[in-house]
Amino acid sequence: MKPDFAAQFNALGQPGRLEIFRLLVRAGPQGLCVDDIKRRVPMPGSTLSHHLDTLTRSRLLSARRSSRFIYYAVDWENTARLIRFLTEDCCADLHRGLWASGANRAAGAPPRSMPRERDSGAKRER
Amino acid sequence: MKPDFAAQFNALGQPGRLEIFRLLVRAGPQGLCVDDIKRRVPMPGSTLSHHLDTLTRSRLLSARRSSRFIYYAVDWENTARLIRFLTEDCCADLHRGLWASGANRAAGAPPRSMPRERDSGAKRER
DNA sequence: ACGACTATTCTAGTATCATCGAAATATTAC
DNA sequence: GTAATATTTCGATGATACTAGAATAGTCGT
Repeated sequence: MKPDFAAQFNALGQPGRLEIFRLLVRAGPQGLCVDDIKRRVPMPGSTLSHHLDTLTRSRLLSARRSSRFIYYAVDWENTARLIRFLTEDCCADLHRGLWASGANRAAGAPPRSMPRERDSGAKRER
Repeated sequence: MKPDFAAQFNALGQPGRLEIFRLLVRAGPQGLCVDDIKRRVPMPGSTLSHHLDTLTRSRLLSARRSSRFIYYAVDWENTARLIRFLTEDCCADLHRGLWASGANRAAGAPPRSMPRERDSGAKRER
């Protein structure tokens, strides 16, 4: 049961879904039922359902039925795994010395010019 | 210059791009030029260029030109910010007691059944 | 200036995704 | 069983994303 990190990032990579996820993080282990979520993150039920499905299939959420309601809650285990994946792939290697002290940036040759304006958020009008 | 976390997750939410990002994490602050990346993550130049653009526009990478080569490297500042966003939205609140021991919010009734098989990775064939 | 090299942009085809109303399913209450 | 409530699934549409070959642009060596 290998987690698909790309799918998990992808699930969080949509504003609506990220908001839902954040809401459920704040909601705690009990989670919220769909109707409660819908009240807080207004969107049509079918749209919400699709987003919940995406988040659940990527295992960032889990669903639990309680009488008429279905409660969605953060799947802490897999969420923690995702965080670990991200931090260990970055911080860890960094602390391991690959990104050694001080010189974090610019070690190559002097910059000259750039693609177009790739590192700025600027629009491209030509 | 507010970072768009959803866009950053989205950038990592594609297998090819995630692989490129991980490669560059391992490459350290110096980064790698496009040709080196292409050699390690085989894909057509135009495809690679688009992925690098997506990652750069979301500010997970930065680009720096050195003579004929353009070196892409992890934008540590923004990457760290993303990690912090994820951890603080989850772990932090959790440790802060929101997810405190035991019940946090109105306990529901005993579970009965579920949507279809949303929390399992199972295929849906019908 | 020319040619080789590096990388991006153009253009286009295909595929996947987001959205949402309507219909269907599941559960409880009467 | 019927009604009421909660949520999902269907179906359709428009938008966006991925992919990649071909054309273009920046840089260096001669």
